[in-house]
Amino acid sequence: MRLTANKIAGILRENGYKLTPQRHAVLKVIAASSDHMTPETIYSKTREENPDIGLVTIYRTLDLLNSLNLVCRVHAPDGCRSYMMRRPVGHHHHLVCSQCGKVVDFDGCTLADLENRLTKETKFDITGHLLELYGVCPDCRHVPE
Amino acid sequence: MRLTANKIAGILRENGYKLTPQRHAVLKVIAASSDHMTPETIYSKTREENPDIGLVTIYRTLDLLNSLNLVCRVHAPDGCRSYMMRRPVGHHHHLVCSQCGKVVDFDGCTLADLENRLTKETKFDITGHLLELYGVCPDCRHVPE
DNA sequence: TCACAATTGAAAATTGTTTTCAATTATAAA
DNA sequence: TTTATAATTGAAAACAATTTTCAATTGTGA
Repeated sequence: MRLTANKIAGILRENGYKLTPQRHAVLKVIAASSDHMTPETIYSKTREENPDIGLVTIYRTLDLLNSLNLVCRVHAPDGCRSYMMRRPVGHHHHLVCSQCGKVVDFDGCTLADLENRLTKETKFDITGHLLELYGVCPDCRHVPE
Repeated sequence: MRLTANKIAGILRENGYKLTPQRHAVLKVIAASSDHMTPETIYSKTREENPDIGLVTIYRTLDLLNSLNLVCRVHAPDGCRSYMMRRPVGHHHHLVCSQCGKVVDFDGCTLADLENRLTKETKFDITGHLLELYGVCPDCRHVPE
């Protein structure tokens, strides 16, 4: 089940934030894409329909949405600050195409065993992890040049 | 088995790079720490003994050591560009203490099954992954304030 | 309608990183 | 040894990404 821009609008309000036209515009852009996008990309896409929005607002909106767990931050090998819609509600990870940027979500990450083992071995209190898989998607593989 | 600064010096030479005093100083700093460090931290630590080294040289040296797989790049939740000595030679990951930055290496990451499954499901050609675990180390846990 | 708080955009400031370039250093050839 | 050549360096400038500041605007509840 996916979060639509409208549902997110409600969540925003529930948390005491206003759904301004700017935020709505940013949400629409993120929701419309299946790829992860940098703040700069989100900025220029949003400006296509809302030419008056400022880059600062993009940054502020992304921080807000991220703090509410409404968008995901994607760590790509080149840049650590790309965003996309959080699609599954729960814990999940991304498989990112290195060529076109397409992202496939997956869950069932098998780290629980690993974390248990390491907790025993290291006495660390393990609080989280960062896992991203990289590869080349079928579309990009079939068009070599 | 760990790579010492001296062994790395040899590897550098084998690959056609000179072991300059500056590079040696950077290596010493990285080898002496069990934590990951940002370029800025490495810079100031190196300057304690080599006050004339420039920040540019730090960046260049880090790029070089990284391209030779002599240091690891650590992706922490706050910053994506920290470096530490590559200790195990092979494939491995990091368990990073969120409070003091200490890093424990581990291998035996159980991603092969996951990757096989996803290869079948998504037809992606999976080429790599980014995995870092975060937690609080025993030392930091025992000293609450 | 009024007052207040949240939000915005522009500009400036800050931070992190890379490029440029002339000077220095090391290495190999004569 | 000298000499030529290539690699390396540091300073400064350039560049890019992000954050801060602040006055103006907007929306909301009294």
